[in-house]
Amino acid sequence: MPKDLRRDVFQAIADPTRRAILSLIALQAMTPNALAEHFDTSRQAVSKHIKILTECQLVTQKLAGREIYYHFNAKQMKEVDQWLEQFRKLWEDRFNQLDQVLFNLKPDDYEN
Amino acid sequence: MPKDLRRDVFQAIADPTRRAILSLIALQAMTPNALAEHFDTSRQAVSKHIKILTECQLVTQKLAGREIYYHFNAKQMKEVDQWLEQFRKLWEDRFNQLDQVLFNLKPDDYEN
DNA sequence: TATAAGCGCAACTTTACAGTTGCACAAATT
DNA sequence: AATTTGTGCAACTGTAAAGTTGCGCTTATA
Repeated sequence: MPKDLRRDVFQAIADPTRRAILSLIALQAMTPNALAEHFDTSRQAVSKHIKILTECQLVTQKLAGREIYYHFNAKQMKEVDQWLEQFRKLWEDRFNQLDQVLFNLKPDDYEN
Repeated sequence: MPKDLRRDVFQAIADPTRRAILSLIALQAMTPNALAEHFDTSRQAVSKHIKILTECQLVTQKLAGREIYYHFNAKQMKEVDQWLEQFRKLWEDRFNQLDQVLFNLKPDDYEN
């Protein structure tokens, strides 16, 4: 139960549509209409996703006449990267652990 | 609107309690009761989180008598790491872009 | 100036989900 | 054998969230 509004990066990237939006605008800034064409949802639905992405500053806006171009802000993604840091050693060490298991099973192989 | 059950890693780590659970059991495997003592929620609530984490294989179980030890499986976290890959260049290039902006503002500084 | 295009916002619906309480069951403990 | 302990599961509640439709505002275009 979210006691307060969870507008953090982790919640933002939880939705697959939002992840796709980020991948798209990371390549090129786009308007909501252009974005909506890539999905099977309405423009308003895309705008809602954009709003959530904007609230955690993963996306910034740039007005051009009556069009609004949404830009990707990679900086905020660092938070996820930093959180992953504590686990990197673990999935890297998996090979070492496997190595150790193999050594315990038949250490002779390691003498060849 | 989730049309199907979204039991992927991204949805799993969206919840702050689940992220904390993962950080805890990454250091040491724990039972649900032991985990619940770290949070302001019931054991059953923790079990629900564990269930979600188990469904996307971020957590594995190991029975020891009537106790169940939950282990962290770092391998599944690679999916997040790989998704981040497409953005790493962008936040690294930010310094280059900033450099370009500064150059456009006052290129004289670059001649000193 | 009238009209079309591009947006955001508000209201509403449906579903997922985080939490609770209660209960049943198996394994230790007495 | 009775009791305590550790756990999962089911039922229920409240809230967030994803989607829709309709509307109004602003900016181009005819």
